[in-house]
Amino acid sequence: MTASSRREQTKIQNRETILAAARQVFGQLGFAAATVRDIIRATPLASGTFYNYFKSKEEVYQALRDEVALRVRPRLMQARRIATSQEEFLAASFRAFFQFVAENRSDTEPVPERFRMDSPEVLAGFAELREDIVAAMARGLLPATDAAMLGAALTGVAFELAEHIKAGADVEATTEFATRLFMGGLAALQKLRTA
Amino acid sequence: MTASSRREQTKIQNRETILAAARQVFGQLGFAAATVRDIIRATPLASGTFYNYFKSKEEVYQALRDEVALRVRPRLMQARRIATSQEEFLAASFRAFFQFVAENRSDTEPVPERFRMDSPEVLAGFAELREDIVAAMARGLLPATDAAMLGAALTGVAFELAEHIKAGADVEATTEFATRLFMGGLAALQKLRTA
Amino acid sequence: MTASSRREQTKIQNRETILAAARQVFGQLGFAAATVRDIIRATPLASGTFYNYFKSKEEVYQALRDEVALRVRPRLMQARRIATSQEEFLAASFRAFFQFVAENRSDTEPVPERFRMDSPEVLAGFAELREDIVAAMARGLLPATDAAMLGAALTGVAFELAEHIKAGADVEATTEFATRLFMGGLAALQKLRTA
Amino acid sequence: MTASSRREQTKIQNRETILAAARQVFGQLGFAAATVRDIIRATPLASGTFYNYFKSKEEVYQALRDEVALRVRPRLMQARRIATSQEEFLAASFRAFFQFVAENRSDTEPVPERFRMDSPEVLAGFAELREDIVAAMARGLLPATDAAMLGAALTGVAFELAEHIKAGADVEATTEFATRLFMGGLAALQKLRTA
DNA sequence: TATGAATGAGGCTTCATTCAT
DNA sequence: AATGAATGAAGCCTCATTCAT
Repeated sequence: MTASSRREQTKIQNRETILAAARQVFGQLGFAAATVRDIIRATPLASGTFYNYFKSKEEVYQALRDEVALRVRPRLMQARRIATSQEEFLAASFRAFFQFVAENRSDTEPVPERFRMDSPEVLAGFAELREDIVAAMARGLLPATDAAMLGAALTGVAFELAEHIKAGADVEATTEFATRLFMGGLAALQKLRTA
Repeated sequence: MTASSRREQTKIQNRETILAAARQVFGQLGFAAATVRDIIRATPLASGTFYNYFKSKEEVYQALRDEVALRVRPRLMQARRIATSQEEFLAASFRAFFQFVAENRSDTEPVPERFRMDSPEVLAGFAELREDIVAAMARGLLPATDAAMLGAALTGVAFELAEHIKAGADVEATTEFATRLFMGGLAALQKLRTA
Repeated sequence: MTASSRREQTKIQNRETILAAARQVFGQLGFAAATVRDIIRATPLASGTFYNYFKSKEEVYQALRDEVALRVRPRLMQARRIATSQEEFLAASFRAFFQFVAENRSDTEPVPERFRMDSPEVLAGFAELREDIVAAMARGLLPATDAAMLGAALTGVAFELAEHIKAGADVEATTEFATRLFMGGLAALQKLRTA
Repeated sequence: MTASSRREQTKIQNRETILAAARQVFGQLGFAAATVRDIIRATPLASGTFYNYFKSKEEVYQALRDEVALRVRPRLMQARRIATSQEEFLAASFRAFFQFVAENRSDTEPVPERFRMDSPEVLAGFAELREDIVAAMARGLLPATDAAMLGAALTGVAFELAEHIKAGADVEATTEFATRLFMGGLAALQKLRTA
């Protein structure tokens, strides 16, 4: 291992240290109340060091959201890609999301506020969902209905039930509920269209 | 008009002035970035006067949220109370909510973040919804299914579609979509239960 | 009782109300921490009313000190005037002072700081003491020694032992201790002079 | 001089700068009227820097008192320790104290209020005095009498005569007066005991 | 690159005081 | 004379950020 690569290791580690501290601090105080000082204090690093990695509280927050999105998106994409039926498409998506939330319960335990949905990565995740819905409609997996509204409805239900998961609800039962709801709902929306 | 009523008039007016300024400032900057100074500066009042009415940024923010909740809740309650069928229950609720959002579009135009859901008034609104769902289930208006999950699903869909309304979507079309989704969804959930 | 005299009654009462509140507030918080607001809040009166009676925190504080001095001074003067021997002069002075402190114990119970000694009334009280010492020396009641230093010593012992009285010490025992101390001390100082 | 010692030098210097400014400001305005801003303004430092050294006005004030106490206490202890007679014990103590006051006259020139006696360091100094009195009584240097009252009397006389020293009085003459007073006083108190 | 003290703008809030009622 | 809301100066303090080491 060369000197420079060891340095790069340290850099990556420091970045992770800061992100971990930020995760904890935002989780406990919420974005509004948290300060860069709080994050630094939850770290063995010096205040100046923070600015070698992030420009501001906003930037580290966004990095955190992006990181989350980057971890969920592949899972969701994978789940949707292997689906061969509407039920699989829905169930696999919800299950993947709820499982992720369950695994990361401790991160956000006190949850004083919702994650904001406006980071580029998160928005990309939603765009992805929309595209996949349109694609699924095209190949007959989902009935043809308003893709934007359907995306919103899926998102809303997923995030709201995620709160139940955070509070300890069972992943499978919640997945089944959501899947069943949309199975029936899509059937009804299809009839409307056809009629 | 008595002397005392003139004074009280001024007090009510000042409170409204501050609330209006807060509405504007929070709408433009979001809760995190907004400061009490920003609110005061958007007002002809002196800095100290703010503290005759509200103890902090948090308090005026909560007052704002409560005010919103107080305006929506009666409408939603009314909508649910007069419902004689499942479809009416759902359609009237969504319509009332979307209409309210449409009417107040300008309040929150730039929407940098969602309203937080943790004020007492808002929580009371959700408790109300839950109770009404249970009651509707009891009188056979809604099928017997998990009331907590159903409440969450309704809430999630309503808030997420509300973003569409804010962006200019049609109230009736959105209401119909949501209603249809839950009509079908509930039918499917009922079958599951019965099976 | 005429209307005007009733008014004057109220004025005197209000003044007393404010002074009583000030006594309590200064006793609990000390002069530095106490505010005019605190005094008003300990009163049924309105904030503006305070300014009909006193110009500032300083003024009401000084009024309080003067009031104390006005209550002690006659007692001390009386004690000194009737003294026919050195022992009587000392014992009566200390006893009068310690008794006053004991009677007003509750006023200043938490005593976070000493009373300042610079109000005109208090200074007048000390001037009086000095004069009486000089007079007593002249008529042979006290030995001829440095009157300024003797006054200071008497004052210091009196105020320091007053703390013991406030803490519950016995008036007679304390009086006897102080008297004996100065009886012996004056004898020694006299010898020095004479030698 | 290493890099770290240069920094530490600056820190020590800044602390001294602030303490010097505080000494001046408290001396001129008194504790109540002085503000942190006043202290900062009497300094070339920035407002925030103050808070790197002291948490509040109270803290810097206490640091000042402690500093004084820390300078006097060793002198007084030394004076009492080397005493082999009652007269030496008293004279050396008073002389040490009055000399210290004389040397630091300029610090407190305008003296708008007494030093408060409630800092841990000052209280420790009084506890020390009490212990030394008890010890001196045990080894027969001082007659057995009430140690608490005697401590109070010594303290009261010392502080009150210190005002004379501040005003320019002679250290030796004042020391002699006080010593003589207590020599005679203690003899009288002893007789009382024995009788 | 890491450090952490210094900076000073600007946050929140309280205060003494005024003044219309 | 009494009231109490309005005022805005000024207090205290924290903050993000810089920069010498």
